Amino acid sequence: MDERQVLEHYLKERGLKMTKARLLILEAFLGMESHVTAERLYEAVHKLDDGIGQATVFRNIRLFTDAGLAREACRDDGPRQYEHAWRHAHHDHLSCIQCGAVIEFVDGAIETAQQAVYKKYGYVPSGHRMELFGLCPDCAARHNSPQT
Amino acid sequence: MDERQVLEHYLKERGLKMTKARLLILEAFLGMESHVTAERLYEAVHKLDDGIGQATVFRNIRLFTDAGLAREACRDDGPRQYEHAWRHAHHDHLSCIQCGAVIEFVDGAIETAQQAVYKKYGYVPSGHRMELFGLCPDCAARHNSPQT
DNA sequence: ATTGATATTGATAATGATTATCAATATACT
DNA sequence: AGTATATTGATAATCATTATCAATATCAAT
Repeated sequence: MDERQVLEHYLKERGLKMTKARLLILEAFLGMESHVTAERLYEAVHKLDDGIGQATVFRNIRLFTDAGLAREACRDDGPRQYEHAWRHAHHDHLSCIQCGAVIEFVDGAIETAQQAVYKKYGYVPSGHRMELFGLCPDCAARHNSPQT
Repeated sequence: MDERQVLEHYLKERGLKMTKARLLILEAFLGMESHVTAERLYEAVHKLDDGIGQATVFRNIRLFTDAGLAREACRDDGPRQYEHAWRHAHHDHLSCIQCGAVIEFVDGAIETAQQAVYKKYGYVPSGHRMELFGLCPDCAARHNSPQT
């Protein structure tokens, strides 16, 4: 089942309709790297069809999120960011506070420890969000041996 | 060194000034529980002195953050939330997606595992943010045995 | 294919949170 | 006290997002 089929299934299930705009936005989204803002997605869509409005992009990326095709990425501030969610496993983020580089990782020990926390407090897990901040190797090197 | 002294030191260090409003906002902030929005802080301040404007509260809670007295709490959406940071150790959050209850916790295993991730990618740690989502015991019980 | 009920769209206004602007005032050195 | 300047309150501006609404597109049933 590919993304388009997932969407069609989701739409049919609740009496919603497939449209040209909707499909175009989906394809644009799938063609972009992860961590896309609605604004950047709009720009990409606009290049393919300049008749599509901004509100429609906002509406649909949100719909994709409900349909399980997109997921809101952790953001410190600024506009909401979306990443691909269909057949893209859960992962956490490691971001450089200097240059903004982002590494996606999955760590078994962390996942295990999180389950233990859930159990300790009697919570039923439904998801989590984690972002580590730091200096990437390049920025750290530049930081320790400045040109001065 | 109490919070007020920390602030005074921070201000002097950079040629800033202590003011009546600033001190009042600090005291109001310290008197409130953690996870305060600027709006709620403004309401509290307004009760003590209705001459203090909203912008001033926004400006100062931000200043407190820079001074190390406050810290932005993880928020999923909505207005920014602040928590006490002076002599309040780092912790992570476990939130109920149903009722919004928040548990603050520190887990050694998670902290250790995070250090390992930093090392693996050669990053220099500077901080992190983690929020676990789930159903709290009460909500989970209600969920599993509905009144129906 | 035509119809009809209704979901969707684009344009734009509205919202909510936060920041910028600016003249008047308060503060802290001397 | 005098003076330079940081701060303030009021308000306008901004940014991301959502709501409104009349016109249009979609889809299931004919």
